[in-house]
Amino acid sequence: MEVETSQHAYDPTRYERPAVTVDVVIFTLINQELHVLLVQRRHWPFEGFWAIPGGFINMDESLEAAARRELEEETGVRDVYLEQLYTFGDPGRDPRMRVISVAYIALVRADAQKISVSDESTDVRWWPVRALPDQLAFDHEQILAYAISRLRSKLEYTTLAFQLLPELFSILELKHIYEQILGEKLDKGNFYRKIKESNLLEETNVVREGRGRPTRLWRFRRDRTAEKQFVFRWREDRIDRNP
Amino acid sequence: MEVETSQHAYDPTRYERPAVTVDVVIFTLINQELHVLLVQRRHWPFEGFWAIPGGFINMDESLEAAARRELEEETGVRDVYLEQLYTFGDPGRDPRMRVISVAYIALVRADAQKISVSDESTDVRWWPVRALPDQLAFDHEQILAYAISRLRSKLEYTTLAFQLLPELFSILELKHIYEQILGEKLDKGNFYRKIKESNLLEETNVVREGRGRPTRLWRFRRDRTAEKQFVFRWREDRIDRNP
DNA sequence: TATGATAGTGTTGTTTATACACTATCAGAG
DNA sequence: CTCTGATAGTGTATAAACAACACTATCATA
Repeated sequence: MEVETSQHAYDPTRYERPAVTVDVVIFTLINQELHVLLVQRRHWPFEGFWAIPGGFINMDESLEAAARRELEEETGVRDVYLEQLYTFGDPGRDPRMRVISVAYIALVRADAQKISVSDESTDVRWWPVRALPDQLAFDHEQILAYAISRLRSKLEYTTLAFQLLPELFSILELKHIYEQILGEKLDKGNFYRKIKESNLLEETNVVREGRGRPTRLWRFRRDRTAEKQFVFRWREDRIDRNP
Repeated sequence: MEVETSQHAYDPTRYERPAVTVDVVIFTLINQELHVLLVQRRHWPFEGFWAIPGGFINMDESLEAAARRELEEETGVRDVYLEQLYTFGDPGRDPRMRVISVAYIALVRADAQKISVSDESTDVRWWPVRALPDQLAFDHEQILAYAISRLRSKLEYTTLAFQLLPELFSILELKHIYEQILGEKLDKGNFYRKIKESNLLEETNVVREGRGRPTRLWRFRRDRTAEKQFVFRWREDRIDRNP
């Protein structure tokens, strides 16, 4: 609940309030590799350190709206997948004051991600998750590690991977994402079967020419209603636990 | 991150702050049935409605510490399983002011739960989850529904069920909990095998006499280190999603 | 026309899940 | 004393899912 579990009516002056921010861990795929957006801090504390983008919530917006606003400010991208990750609120995680951070995960499509963040900018950058900065500001290493772990585990039993792909893609590109995020090689044949049987994809007549046999492109079938859930694979060691 | 993603140093007066509370959904087993603890409100708003216990965080305690404090205030119980559920923060969810609520789930052992909450008390009560009050205060119906759904899904791939049982129990009591929470009958033979093979239980020489053949009691093996994770079953329709 | 690269299918053995029949041990009724 | 019902626990046949890997197909280019 809130407020007066005891007998007294609420007195707003009785409680000091922490600051509340929303941090958004933004993932995208660049050259088939998973990247995350970080910003470099310009002031004390953690000056010069890289940090997960975020900011204060406004009093009239929901947490998710705040996350979407933050996301758009950083990347200019709207209409992405967004999910609440966890709320971090240890005292002392920010030396200036008590800050409660509600962390979100965002997945940005590969074809939309170039829009706003240029490679030349020195204070906002996409980092490959396999080669992150040594140290991040605040407790952001912990947040980021948890975000990656959540992404991994959810990938296996949701259609989350499609959020990272462009509108049209080949099945082997999809397999590549799975391999990227899960960090292991998958069998081509079994992958084909599993995806095809899931009925998750819609065949298009678009074909991409390349070195070998032309590649048929597919699109994620969004119209399915009340369908069986897609489960790529169950892995007991990928259980989402609290950080 | 926090604070000044823009160029300006932080000015504490620039932002109005929401109130932050911690709500704890406390589950226990009474007569083999899953119950949840609710408190009845005595003041506006939602006077007379039942609500999930909770309260403001102190400025010097972590979120989890606040949840433990709240839990102890309500039940007098320490040393229980506690897990962060989700953070609810829509504007208008509390008519008095902007409140961000970090919700937690707590599992209280069956043998410890009688301690503090008496059945006669009119404003604090254990409610069976199968017969909850029609309406709850604030958005607490949503919070409770999500808590139950999370409990169901986690039961299947964690050892969470043991947190609800007393020190010693029979395998068929454990099966009963699974049936309670999952809401379906399980095969006796298959359940035995699965639990025994998991090596999760330690045989005791305690036996309980009853109507039929004496019942051997078991205890949860806490000493296992780096062992294989226990997965009771994978069910694709029990995926934990945001509320 | 050979080669390599991509696309896609078949086959088979192993593991896991499920359904359900079966045996075992005890208390109390008749 | 033995029958019945209640609890405890095991065996087993079948089906479904998974993993490994061999195989075929189509195209560009050397």
